[in-house]
Amino acid sequence: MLTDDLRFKALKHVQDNPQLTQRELAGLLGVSLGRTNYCLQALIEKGLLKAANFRNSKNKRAYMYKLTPSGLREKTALAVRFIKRKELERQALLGEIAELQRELEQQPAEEKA
Amino acid sequence: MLTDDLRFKALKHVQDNPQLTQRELAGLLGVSLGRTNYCLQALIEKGLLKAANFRNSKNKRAYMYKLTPSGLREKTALAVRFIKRKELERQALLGEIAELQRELEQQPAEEKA
DNA sequence: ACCCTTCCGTTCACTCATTGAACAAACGCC
DNA sequence: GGCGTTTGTTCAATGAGTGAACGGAAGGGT
Repeated sequence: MLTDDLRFKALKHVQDNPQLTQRELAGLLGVSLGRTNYCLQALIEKGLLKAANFRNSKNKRAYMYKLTPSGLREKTALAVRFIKRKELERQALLGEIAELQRELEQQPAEEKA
Repeated sequence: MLTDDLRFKALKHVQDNPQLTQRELAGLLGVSLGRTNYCLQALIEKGLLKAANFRNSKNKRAYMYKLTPSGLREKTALAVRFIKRKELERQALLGEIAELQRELEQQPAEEKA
């Protein structure tokens, strides 16, 4: 489904290490090989990544996935959105925790089975 | 799939308002009617909920879903687990935010297209 | 040069959770 | 009793996700 989260992590890992294979990346992303492949192709089609031949000029199987300038901008934009979203999540989380603790105190112990 | 999260929310909402219909509960849970039904039946089978006839003693379609004592204990236990899990999530989130901000500062602006 | 192994990206048939339209039961109302 | 409404229940269809299998290409050994 190519969520924002997956997109961001993919861009980030590729930037950190362009020589990652799809299998390695799949491991880092925590998704399957098939989905990783689909994700990379989508990013390439959008122009956010470019697949360069790794060693020489011939058709080779091992690629280097490099961020394009537009890919770098996209990653930065995603990061900004993430900070905002994560902050909101954190707020919600704190609220939930407070509510849970309130509930726990209301029902101190139900000893009997 | 009946995740912990769904279980907890279901128990919570049912406790707050036992007269909820499955459709209303589905709306609160953010999942489909079918899944809500599946979830409720699973909770009933586990003895965490009991479906009481709403008004009179005859077979009626509208139920009241009440927490059993064991359901109350389960909900409390889930709450405890949630507090721990959510705290960990919060820590991870803070870490991520810090990392994202570091990245943003590293790449102040890519103006050119 | 040749073969064989290994590693890569790519594909696609399968699985399985999820959905929501359709159905049946049971009520209130007239 | 009849009708419309509301409820729980079912299940065919959908769609995302998986990972085994494939073919291409490099490397190593002889």
